[in-house]
Amino acid sequence: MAKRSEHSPEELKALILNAAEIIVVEEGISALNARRIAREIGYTIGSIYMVFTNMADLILQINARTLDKLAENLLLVNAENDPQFLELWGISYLSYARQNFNQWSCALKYTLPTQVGYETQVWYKAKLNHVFRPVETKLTQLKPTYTEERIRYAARALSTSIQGICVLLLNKQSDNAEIKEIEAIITVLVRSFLRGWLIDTNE
Amino acid sequence: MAKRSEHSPEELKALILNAAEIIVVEEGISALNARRIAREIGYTIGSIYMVFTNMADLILQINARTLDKLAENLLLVNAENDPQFLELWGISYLSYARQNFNQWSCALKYTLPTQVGYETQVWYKAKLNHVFRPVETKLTQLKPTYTEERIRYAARALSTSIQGICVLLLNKQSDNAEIKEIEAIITVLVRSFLRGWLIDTNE
DNA sequence: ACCTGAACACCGTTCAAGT
DNA sequence: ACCTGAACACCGTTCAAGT
Repeated sequence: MAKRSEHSPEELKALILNAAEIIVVEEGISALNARRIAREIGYTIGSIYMVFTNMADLILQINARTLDKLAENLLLVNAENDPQFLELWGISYLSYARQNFNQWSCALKYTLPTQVGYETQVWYKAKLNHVFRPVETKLTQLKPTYTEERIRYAARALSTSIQGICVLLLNKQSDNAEIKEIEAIITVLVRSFLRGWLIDTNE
Repeated sequence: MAKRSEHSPEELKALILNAAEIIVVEEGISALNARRIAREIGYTIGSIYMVFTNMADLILQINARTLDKLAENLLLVNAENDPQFLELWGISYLSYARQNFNQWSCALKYTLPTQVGYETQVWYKAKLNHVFRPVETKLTQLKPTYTEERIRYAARALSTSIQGICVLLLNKQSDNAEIKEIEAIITVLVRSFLRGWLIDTNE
């Protein structure tokens, strides 16, 4: 057998990526494997390696999409002049993470420790920064007189903290009561942090 | 072959656990597998399943030890009356995580999503609480008039944030410059949070 | 009773062979 | 040129068989 050419390399890539994403969304990253993807798109296992260097590469590209969607979704927090914007942003992050748990946790747990090239590391970090951009923008708006470095550090502290709370406290089984607790924890964090950070100090 | 009985089940268990821990410490969780452990202790692969139900069980027990050591180490932050105690605690957490990176990251990334029984989940959470106990104690000392619930939420917010910052920003390749940055981020977080949290409000 | 190790059912990845 | 799928080198786990 062979010689099908029913799809261009780009189409094949998209076919694989879509099938893989559906598996991750519906059953989680642990259900994903090359043979399963091949079966689902009607190709054999070897064809995956025609368009991806390996499974890690494929997962990285799924995660890239996930980060893009996360960033896009968080831009919908339309309350830029609300004093509680950052609290709302944190709660929105949690909400998105919960509703897209399998995909979200895959993106956060499956690429940070992996051995990837420097180029892709930079590229991936840029996507993460995009997710956190609204936090930095808001802090700049709140304290335009602070130095750029000071803003950047505070933005990273706050963003990573919110994300960390979600990574460490949210899981697949979290029920509504647990979500309420995590929301309260995010609220306490953001509110106290901001109140303290907004006080000018000489240091 | 067979019938050696050179070691009691308890001794065998300890033998396996020690060998496994050394592999994780020196080469990381990805280098750990049943055949390797068996080879290293001079038993065959089947014997591991005499004293552990499976590899996930074995890893869970390594992680339990790791959390105990982490908690113990963080008790050494001997500055309970220092107003900067919580900043020091955060920096100490980072320092321990860095110096025991393979073991620490294994404990934080390899058990939260795993499917484990309810009993072990409770038991594991208790160990985590033990790690964070000094934070809660310090907050109680700072604001003895706050309700228990308010203290507990703030303690969880602060602890998880510090841990989250480490999980998301620390990696195996972090050099001294990066560590300095993460220290600065932890400091900003703790200092701002505390300053804001210590202001009494009516809510 | 304790321990073995072949066997099973999976993986990811490769590459000579087919059309 | 595109695609196949057997083959390889790994996994975790089991369990009949040995002493």
